[in-house]
Amino acid sequence: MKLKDIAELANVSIPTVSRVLNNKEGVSEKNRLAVEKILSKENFSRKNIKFFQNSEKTKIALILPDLANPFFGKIAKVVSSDLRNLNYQTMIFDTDEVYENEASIIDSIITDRDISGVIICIADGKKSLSSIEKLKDHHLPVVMLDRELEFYQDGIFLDDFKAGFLATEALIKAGHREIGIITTGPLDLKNIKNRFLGYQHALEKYNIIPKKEHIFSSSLLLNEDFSSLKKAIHSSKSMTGIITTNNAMTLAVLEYLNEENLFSDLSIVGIGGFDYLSLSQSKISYVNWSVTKMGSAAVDLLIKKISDKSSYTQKIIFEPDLILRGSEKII
Amino acid sequence: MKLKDIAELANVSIPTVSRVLNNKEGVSEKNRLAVEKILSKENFSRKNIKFFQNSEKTKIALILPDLANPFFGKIAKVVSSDLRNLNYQTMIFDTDEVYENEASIIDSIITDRDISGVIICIADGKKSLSSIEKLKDHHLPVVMLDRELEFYQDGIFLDDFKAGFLATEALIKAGHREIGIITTGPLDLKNIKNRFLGYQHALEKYNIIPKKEHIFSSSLLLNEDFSSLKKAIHSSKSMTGIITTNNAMTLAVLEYLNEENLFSDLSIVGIGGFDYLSLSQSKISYVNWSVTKMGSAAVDLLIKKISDKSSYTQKIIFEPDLILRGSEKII
DNA sequence: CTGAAAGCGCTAACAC
DNA sequence: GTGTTAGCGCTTTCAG
Repeated sequence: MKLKDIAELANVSIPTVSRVLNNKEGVSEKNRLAVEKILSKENFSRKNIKFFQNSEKTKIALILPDLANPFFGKIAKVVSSDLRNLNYQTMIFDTDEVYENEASIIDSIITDRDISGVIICIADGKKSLSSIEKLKDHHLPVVMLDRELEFYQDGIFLDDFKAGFLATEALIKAGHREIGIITTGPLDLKNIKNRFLGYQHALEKYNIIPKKEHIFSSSLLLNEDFSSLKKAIHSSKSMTGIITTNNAMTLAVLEYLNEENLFSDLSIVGIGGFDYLSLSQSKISYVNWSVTKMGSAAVDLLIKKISDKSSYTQKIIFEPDLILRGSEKII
Repeated sequence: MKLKDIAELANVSIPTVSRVLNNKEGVSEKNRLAVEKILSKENFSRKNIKFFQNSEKTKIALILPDLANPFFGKIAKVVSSDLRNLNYQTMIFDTDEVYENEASIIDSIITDRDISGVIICIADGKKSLSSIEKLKDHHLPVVMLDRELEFYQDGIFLDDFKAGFLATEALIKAGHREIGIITTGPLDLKNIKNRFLGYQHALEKYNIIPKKEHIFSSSLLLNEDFSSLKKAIHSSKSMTGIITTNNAMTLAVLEYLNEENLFSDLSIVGIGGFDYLSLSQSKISYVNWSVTKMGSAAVDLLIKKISDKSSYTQKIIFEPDLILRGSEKII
């Protein structure tokens, strides 16, 4: 599909199509709609340029916040592999959890325009809305993965509230009453926020009064300096159990317990399992879900959006499971 | 730099430059050399196309074999971050340790031609030579990282022989004489091969006769099924120590020891540390090196090659360190 | 083997 | 707002 074809189908001139594609001013609403109607049915890509047609494979961008975290590494793996089987090529980008980096990546995806679709795990629960909007403005199919926006969820997510609830309830059922939680400070990410709300709901349900001093804040990033978090936990002796809301935090707390040999003093239930948990002496319980299934679901949804570009949104929620391994018992 | 400029500098016509750039037939050796001489001094990129100039950032491809492995995840992270600071953008590709995937990625990098340089950790110690050659044929600066080819090493590597030697010597010095090693089967990758040679050299130096039944083979990939490896180790009771030649293997053996509660029966010295080792009850010793420094060095070298395209090769070798943590003692 | 000339798809300038 | 026209950088064709 080239500008000429689209122009003919929409009964407008080539420059008008160009203007719509580039979100430029000076197109009547009627013509803009006519062109967009064609665009939603047909696939347009810069591959039409003669000397680009050699490129056999359609490209998909996968935007992730932290490839050092094996959670995202696994996603990169399964998405690449699934797309490869469908004869697409995956380009992966790392935003380092910084919205500005994400914005710059998206700008270049748009201007270069040899990418036909985007799967994104957003860096910021608020600002990233404009990332998504920009992609949609430029007629690129987008699927969100794992992290959602307050007012826009089109993609594959986890039932984070349930995850927080299950983790907390597990500790309560084991007899704990003094239960802490580690979150990120500002709770900008809706999934961390929802895990926290699940925690609060569990406490409420079992008539436990939440304590401010049991709420800790930490980075989402692996390989950060967790010493202040460790110090904070150390000085809060009343807790008998703690919920960690992502795997970097789980790792930090496990390390702390290992260093100080405090495994019998504090029970952890993590949100998000990871392979390396099997190395730990303490068989901690955790709330788990299938990262690979989520990745595959994201690929399926994106392909559907690419082949049938009629605009619709779809929110698919995965349910987490509690993996009980016994260490959450009060000793 | 556009075709016109290059043509003027080389005293040829524009189509001739086009032919050289696309490795087409029908150019005299004299003209081809003249054009390539200019190309080696100047930077040519498809960004010259008017409607591509919006794209602010130069793009670099980073080709890695297994993003599920945090070793490569960390590399992806540091390379992205360093390049970002230099105002480049990093596109990451996962080959899944399969040469054919690598070849297809490289084909598209070449035909799309909006990428100005490549950092690659090759998938195959033999076949990947043609990957590198293809990139060089198309005038793309390439830096190899971590894995080398038999007859071509231009990039950043580890002294793998020393790594294998140090690991083995550590066990010998602790009193072990029955020392096994896990490698990949065919030893196609030179660095795994060199680690193995370091192992052999250490045995030889200390007058230990190597035993065939102490050599195990395994996958390099994390998240593989390691059950047959575990079974093989299980049935080889004479060993008191074992060398694991990458972190996936270390993880597999640690898991095995954890599952069977055999920590006191087998000492491990791993090649390649990873963060999650801190979770393990057994404080295993390992041979380590700075992944982040290697990544940064690769970026530095690539940038040098991009800005000064006179062709030269450079091999930078990082030295590994032995991290002794005491568990390699015979009990 | 070479380069002039024609052609590609796209964007930008400019009448209307 | 619109479509004509000119222009971009690149590739392909085609004489010589």
